Amino acid sequence: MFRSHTCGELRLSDAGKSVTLAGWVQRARKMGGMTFVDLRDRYGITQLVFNDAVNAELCERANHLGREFVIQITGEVSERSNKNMNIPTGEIEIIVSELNMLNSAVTPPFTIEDNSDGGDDIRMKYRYLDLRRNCVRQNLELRHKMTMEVRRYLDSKGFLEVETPMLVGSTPEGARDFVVPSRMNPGQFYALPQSPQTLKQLLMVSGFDRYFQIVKCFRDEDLRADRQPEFTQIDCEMSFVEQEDVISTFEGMAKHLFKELRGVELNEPFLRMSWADAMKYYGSDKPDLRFGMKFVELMDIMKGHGFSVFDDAAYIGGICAEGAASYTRKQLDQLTDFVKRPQIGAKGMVYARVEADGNVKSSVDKFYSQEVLQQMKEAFGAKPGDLILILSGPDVMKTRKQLCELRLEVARQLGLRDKNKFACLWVIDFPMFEWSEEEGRLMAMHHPFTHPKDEDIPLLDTDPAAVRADAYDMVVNGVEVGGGSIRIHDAQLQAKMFEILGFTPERAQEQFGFLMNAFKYGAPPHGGLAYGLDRWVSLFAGLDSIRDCIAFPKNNSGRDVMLDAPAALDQSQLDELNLVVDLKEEK
RNA sequence: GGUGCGUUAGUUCAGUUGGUUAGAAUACAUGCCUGUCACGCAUGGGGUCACGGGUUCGAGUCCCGUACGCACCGCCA
Repeated sequence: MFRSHTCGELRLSDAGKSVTLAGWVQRARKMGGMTFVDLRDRYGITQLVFNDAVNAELCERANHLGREFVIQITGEVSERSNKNMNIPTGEIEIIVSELNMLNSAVTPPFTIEDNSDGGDDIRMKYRYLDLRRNCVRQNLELRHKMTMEVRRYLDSKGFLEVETPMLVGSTPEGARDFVVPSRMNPGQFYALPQSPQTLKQLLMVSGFDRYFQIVKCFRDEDLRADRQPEFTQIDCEMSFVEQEDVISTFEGMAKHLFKELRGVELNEPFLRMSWADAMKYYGSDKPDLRFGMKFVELMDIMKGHGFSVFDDAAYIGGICAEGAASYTRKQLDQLTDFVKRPQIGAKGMVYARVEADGNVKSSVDKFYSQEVLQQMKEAFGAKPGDLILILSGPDVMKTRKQLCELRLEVARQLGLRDKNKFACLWVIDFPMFEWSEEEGRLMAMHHPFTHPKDEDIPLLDTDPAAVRADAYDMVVNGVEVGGGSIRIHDAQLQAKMFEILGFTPERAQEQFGFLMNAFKYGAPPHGGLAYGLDRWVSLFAGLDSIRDCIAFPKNNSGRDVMLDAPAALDQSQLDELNLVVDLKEEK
C-alpha cells in the first residue's frame, strides 16, 4: 500500500491510527531537536513531526529534506498540543516512525505558494510547478466540475455527445485556419475546425435531434487575455426548435451552472435586449449591466446653441455617474485624457455636475443657459451629487463606442464592476450582415448558415443590410459567454445567402456543397448555441485571463514557452510532406 | 500591421538630478534553537542592471534600435 490516506483527510477522530502518507515537502521547520514538515498533495497539507529525543537518526534525515522532495511516511495520528485552525487537518499531526525518500528536487525557480508566484513568463515555462499551487489548481478543479455539470444537465435533457473530427477542410469565411499538411495527399492540407458548425448541422440532418460536444476549436488570430488560439466550446444543436426553445434550454443550463458552481440562484428570466438597443443605449453588443449609466442622447436639447463642437456633431450623448460630482478637476482631466487616447479617439469630453441646490455646473456653461442645462439634467434623471459626462462626434457608431469605453472606465473607477455580482443578458435580433471595408462586400455577422428573420426575408433582395437574423448571444458582465442561431435548413435559401456574400454558385458548391446537398435529403429545422467554456470558468472563478483556467495555455504570441512550440521542422519531415519553407526577407 | 507599459540577485521589487563598492524582502547554504505552522536568531554565497548602438569626463538612470513579456486596437464568420 503506497498510502492509506491523502494529505487532506485526517481529522481529530483519526487520532491513534497508524497511517501512511505520500506527497511533496511544502516546507520544513527545524526547531533544534524537533522538526516539523508540511506534507502536501492536491487534497491538502498534513503536518509531520520528527523528534530527536525519540528517533535521532530519523530526525537527522528529516533535517535534510528540501522543498518539493517527494516522500512517503508512516506514523501515528496524534492530537496537536497547539492546534492550527487555519487548515482542515490542523487539529492533528503525524508522529513519524518511517521515512522513505521517493525523489529529491532541485530548488524550484519560484516558491510553490499561493502568494509568491513568479511572473507569467516563468510560471508558463514551469507550468507543471505553477499547477502545484492551490490557487491555480482550484481553477482546473472548477473547470472539471463545470464540465461534469454541463454533461449532467444536457444528458438529462436528452442531448447526445458526439465527437466530430479535428482534421477537416479549410473554409474561407471567418477566422484564419490552422492547417495541417497531409503526407498521403501531397500538396493538400487539412484545417483544424474553428467550430464544428457544419458537422453538427449534418448530425441534425442525420436525425440525432439533440447533440452536444465539449470540443476544442482553433482560430489562427491574435491572442488576448480572453482569447487563445485553441479554446473549448460547449457546442450544442437541436432539431425542430425555434429561437425560444434554444434560449430557454440554455438559459436553464446557465442557471443550473450558477447554482451548482457559485451557489447563486437566478430565478428571474434573463433580460433580453435587441442588438439595436444594445448599441443605442450601451454602444456595445455585449453591455455590462451590473450597473446603469445608460446612454442618453442629447441632440434635441444641446444642438443649436452656438457651441460649435455640438452643433457640428452627428451624435451627442452622455452618461450619468451617480454620486460622482465629487470628481476633482484632475480626475476629470484624466478621464478626458482617457477618451482622447488614440485607441479610443474622442476629441474631448464635456462634463456637468449637479450641485446640492439642483443647479447644473458644466464645462460649457458659457454656451448654455441654466434652463437648457436643467432640461439636460431631466433627460438623465440626474440628482444632486451626480456627474454627467458627454461625448459628441461626426460618426454615430464610433461616438457610441467611445462613450461605451468611458462608461466602462467610470464604472471601474467607481468600483461597480464587482466580480461577485452577475448580470445575465440575451442580446437578440442581430443584423444578418455587416459591411466589410476591407473586403468591399457584405459579410455574415454571425455565420453564413444563420437563418434570417422570416419577416425580413423579402429584404434579402432589396436591402440586405437591413435584414435581421435569428441569432442570439448570451452576455454576462460584459463578456460574451456564448452565442448561437437558428440555422438555414433549406438548400435554396442557403444558396441565396452565399450569393449575397459574394460567392459564385460554383465556389459555394465547391466549399459548402456537402451541406447544401445534405439539405436536399430532408433537413429538419434546427438551431443551436455554443458556450465558451474557458470564459464561463474565468467568470465563475473571477479570473482576469482565461489562461488561468487552462492547464497549458499559449502566451501572447501564441507560443507554448514550456514546449517551445511552434518550432521549425527537420528537413526530412519537410521532404516527407513535400513542403518547402520560404521565409520572406525582413526589410 | 499598430499603440501603451515593462525587462535590475533564483524570485518579487526599490534604485532620488546621470556621480564612490547596485540595495531590500524572499528563496538558497551553514550554524543555533523541543511546539513551530509566513517560526525566530546569526552568518554566508548569489548581479553581463535583456541585447546592440549613441550622448557624456562618467549611464542601471538620458536618447535610438532590437528581442522578449503583458494589456489593448486592428483582426477574431
